[in-house]
Amino acid sequence: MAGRPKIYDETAILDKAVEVFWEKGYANATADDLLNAMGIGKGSFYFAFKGGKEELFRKSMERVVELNFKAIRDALTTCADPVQFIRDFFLSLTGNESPVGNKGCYFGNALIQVSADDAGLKMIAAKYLHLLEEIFTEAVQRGKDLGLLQTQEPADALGTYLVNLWNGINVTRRMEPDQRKLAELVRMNLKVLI
Amino acid sequence: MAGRPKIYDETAILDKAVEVFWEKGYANATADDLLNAMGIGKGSFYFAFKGGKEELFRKSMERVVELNFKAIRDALTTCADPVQFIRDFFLSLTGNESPVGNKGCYFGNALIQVSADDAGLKMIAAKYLHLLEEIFTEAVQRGKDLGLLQTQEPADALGTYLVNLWNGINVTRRMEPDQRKLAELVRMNLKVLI
DNA sequence: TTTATTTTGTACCAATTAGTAAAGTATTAT
DNA sequence: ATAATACTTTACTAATTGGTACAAAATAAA
Repeated sequence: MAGRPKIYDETAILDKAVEVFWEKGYANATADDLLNAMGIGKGSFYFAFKGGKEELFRKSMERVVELNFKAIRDALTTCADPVQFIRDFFLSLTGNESPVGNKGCYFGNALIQVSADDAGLKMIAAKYLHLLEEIFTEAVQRGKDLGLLQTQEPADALGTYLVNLWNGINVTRRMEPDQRKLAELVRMNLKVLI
Repeated sequence: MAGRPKIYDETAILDKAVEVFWEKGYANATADDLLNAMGIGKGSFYFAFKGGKEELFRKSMERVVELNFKAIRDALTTCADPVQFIRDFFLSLTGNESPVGNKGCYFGNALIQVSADDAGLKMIAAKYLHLLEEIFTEAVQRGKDLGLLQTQEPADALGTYLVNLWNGINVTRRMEPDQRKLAELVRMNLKVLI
């Protein structure tokens, strides 16, 4: 294992790239933007990410999954009331302290920002949104198993419902600054969880 | 009113621009893409649209409103059953014959694709989404007036609900190819219209 | 210390970008 | 006809794009 050591931390610069992509969008983020934020030179960058911007984005998506989805899934599978957790989660999206701010969903954004000839990236983004859907479905199923839900709707249909709500809110947030309206919107949607 | 006449039809080339923006997204649509599709030279383009790509997009949004929203609003204010119209409208989004295909909502896309320093465009896109919300609200109010709806939810809250459903579906469609799941999703959401 | 290996910095490049300049063309009004 | 106006064509530019080439540097193993 010889050779010159890296002078940067892989995950640290990935996190910086995530920030840039999330803030500016995939198409608008230039290589310069990314390199500046990451604080590494072109040589290092193209050495570490031979696939350039596309590979960087792919890895940044993995990072976002690892950083966000894993924690949510763990919380949902261990907490006492997964249904209330979901309610709180969606209500938190309507406030200033929203975990994603006004930047929307990393993967929903990708689906809409990535050009058609980068079909690979779109597929990956879709796959991760399906993972989120699955997480919701599991939580709902657990809620049913715990006797917290009486609804006759199947868990997976509710998972689809919730991921669609997630997708909607992340767009609607950008057109609707009135947080009370957003909260009311979420409350109305959460009536499916009975 | 002297001067050389235009060799093209203003609205015809706007329609072409709409096609390109819708297909490729605002950020990915280059001036060349647009000029080729519109079939005019750079000179003509920058003469007709002094503001360049940004002005073109602004006018293309107006065109989309005129071409789509006006018709929907008219239909909704004159048809016998506006509630059923809305149901059919949303269900139509889940099929192959969807009016927007997989290209999503022109304005929702804009909110996510336009870079932060084009704040003006984002505001306009948001404004038009609010117009759509208003159209839904009016339809719901009319449904109530006609005795077609018994729900206690206020019309404007339902308008917000429907525009959020619209926003969600247009993202979810891109991650979910299964049209039955989409249709089931819409059906579940339309239960608010009782 | 030498050598092999891995990483970095710098300089460069070809292509593409949005946009401009200006000369020329087609029309209407006088 | 001629002048004024409105539009088009072409050629150009300056900046930025993503990406490459390669020599230099930093380390581990021999």
